[in-house]
Amino acid sequence: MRNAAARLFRERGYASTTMRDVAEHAEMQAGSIYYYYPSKQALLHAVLDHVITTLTRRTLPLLADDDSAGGGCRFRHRFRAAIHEHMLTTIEMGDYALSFRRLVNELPEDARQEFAQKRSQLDEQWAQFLLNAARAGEMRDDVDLGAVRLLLVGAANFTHEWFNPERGSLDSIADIVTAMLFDGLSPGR
Amino acid sequence: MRNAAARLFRERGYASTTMRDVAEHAEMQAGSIYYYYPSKQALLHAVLDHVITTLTRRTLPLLADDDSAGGGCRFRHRFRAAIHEHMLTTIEMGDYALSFRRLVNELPEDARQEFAQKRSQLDEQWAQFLLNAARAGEMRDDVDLGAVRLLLVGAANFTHEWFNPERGSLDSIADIVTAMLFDGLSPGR
DNA sequence: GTCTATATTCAGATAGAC
DNA sequence: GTCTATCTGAATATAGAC
Repeated sequence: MRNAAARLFRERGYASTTMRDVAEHAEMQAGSIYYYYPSKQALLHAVLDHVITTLTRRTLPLLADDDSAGGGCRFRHRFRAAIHEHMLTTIEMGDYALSFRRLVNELPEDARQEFAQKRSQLDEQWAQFLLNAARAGEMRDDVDLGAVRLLLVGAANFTHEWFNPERGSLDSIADIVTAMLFDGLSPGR
Repeated sequence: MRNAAARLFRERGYASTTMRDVAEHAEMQAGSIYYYYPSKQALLHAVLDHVITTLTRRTLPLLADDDSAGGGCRFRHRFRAAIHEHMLTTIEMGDYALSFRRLVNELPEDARQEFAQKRSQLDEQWAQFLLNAARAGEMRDDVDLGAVRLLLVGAANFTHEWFNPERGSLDSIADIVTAMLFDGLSPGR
């Protein structure tokens, strides 16, 4: 039922998705949904909560400091792994991820703030990661790392809208992002 | 009135913005809106059309081929100018840009396709630009340029959600994006 | 072109049987 | 837990005066 809601929210938006639509796709009657969710807003809330929670659970550990890796390219490898997981998660949860991006503002202020807070956990971990990379000398320290982070996460957040496994692997995209961050795409690098 | 709508659509989403809300912010009565727009959907359509049209009008010329520049860094400079204009436009039209990203799917299929077509004009120009850069030897030609384009546009499309002139200029962000594309951010480049 | 007042539609939510 | 039937409120949209 939550899956059906996520899909319809993504396809038709929030206003034009009715509880009857959701019920139909979940093979129920409209009234039955209210046994699980007290309102349409609560259903949306459940959809959005699911994706932000999953994304955080899967990505945080990869960003967290971990000395075991060692070696000169520690940050590069960790970056690649984390951004790959970030993209993979949003792609796998496509309906949820897109619903999140588009529909957070359909919820009242308190719910938005709740999600903003959950999201900031992840943001902070990314910020810390980049800061550590710069301190370790694996990244220039004369650039605004906040802007770098937001550009990277922005790019990654979009992938699920255009990624097509038939046109290229996710690995190759993670490679490109990593290359752009560290090396750039000029020839001979 | 259209400005008021864009702002409310961004702030509250589509479903929770009523025609009365829009009217109030436009200092009218709800009924009067229907003199200009036959429906709430038509009002949304006008908002979305405004931003995609403006963005195309402002960005396309900067991407278009132009031999007058000459010199070795032609593509680099043109890229920087175009991505700067793209970000500047979406920032200046923040309410509109965010409404577009979030609310396209609240419209029926035919309207979505209309916008998808307008958008693809711009996409194609970006694609052509990157292809020319690669052919001219200013960019590696062994990467998926389609993915590069989508990553870059994705990053740029997000800026208006977090850009804060008090924390750094848009010029510096355009510099970072340009540096990432061509040079990467490893030290000593 | 803008207003007031109102019609109409429709979707979210509820009650109560099973 | 799921159904049917229904209520109810709210918001889009309309009509007609000014």
